[in-house]
Amino acid sequence: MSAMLRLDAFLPYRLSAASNAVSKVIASAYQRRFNLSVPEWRLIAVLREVGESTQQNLVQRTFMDKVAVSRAAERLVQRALVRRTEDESDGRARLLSLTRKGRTHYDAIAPEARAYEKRLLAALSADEVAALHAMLLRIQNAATALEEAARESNAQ
Amino acid sequence: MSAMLRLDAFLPYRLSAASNAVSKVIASAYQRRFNLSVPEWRLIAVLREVGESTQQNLVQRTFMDKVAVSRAAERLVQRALVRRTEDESDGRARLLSLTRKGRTHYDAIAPEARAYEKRLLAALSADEVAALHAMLLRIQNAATALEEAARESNAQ
DNA sequence: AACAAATAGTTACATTGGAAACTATATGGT
DNA sequence: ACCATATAGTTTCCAATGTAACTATTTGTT
Repeated sequence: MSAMLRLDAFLPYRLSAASNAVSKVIASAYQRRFNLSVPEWRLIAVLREVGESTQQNLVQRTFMDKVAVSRAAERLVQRALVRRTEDESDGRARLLSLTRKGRTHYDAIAPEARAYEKRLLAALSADEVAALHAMLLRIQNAATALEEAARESNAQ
Repeated sequence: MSAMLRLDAFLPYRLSAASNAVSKVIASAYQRRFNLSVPEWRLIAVLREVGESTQQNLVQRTFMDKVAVSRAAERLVQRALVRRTEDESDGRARLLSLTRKGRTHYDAIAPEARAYEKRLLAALSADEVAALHAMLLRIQNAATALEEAARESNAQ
């Protein structure tokens, strides 16, 4: 019995279970209320923050895949929430930014998003929340470091 | 600017980013080393714990969908890691349990799984880990409660 | 006993998400 | 200046995952 591992005390499982439960409720709220997918909402949130950005930059900031960014961007452009322009200094790149309509959308969504977050975190103190965020970041970094290591030992 | 929300300080995003990073590295390890998907590994872990179980019971314990359980079970039966028998007391149900081969597999995987967990949590103290687990559980519960509430207000 | 409603599990269909291949442009070395 | 290599983004293809519909069996109500 040396090897016993309880699934529900196993970090990757706990993390995935919590994340799935949260994603599910959040995603369905965005869908129902604003007809936005989570990736779409993420682009809007970052664009509101940074103003104007290449897709590549959005990839880095959101940790989303470039394909996901491309698809979300396309849909947002179609819905006129985002404007896509040429990048003068690099012919391959496209610059994305929110339209007025996109900003209005953001302004409607953000308070609701925060209200959801508040309800999810209702059982935690401010200190706990801060500690949680820091731990999640450290774990994410450890995971990406592990991944790099695995990749290298594979490529060798 | 009242509405500003920084994506990277937003819990659902932090959680999903951490969970994705961890899942990715874990899933590829299971795949490469044991040719198992995460759902398959979860069934094995729970079956090792409980010995024998209906699929329905596995659904409750893993929070996986019954379709996911059905599919993972099928594949494990094909690979002779799991045995599926009729339930005498309920003609609809199937009882799953590990074969000897399944137990052997488990015994090979569990230490590696724990080693991964250890590396992911290397930056955290034991107290922090305990706090993290507790918080993740509370958040998961809050999310499922929110979901129920949403469902009811929809059905009304 | 008979039938409506619920439950275990499977099958079929649609959606999502990721990897690989591809196009276009840029960069660095010779 | 030229070519090999790298990068931004898109398209194509495929595997994973969820939803809805279905089958078989059970349970509860009359």
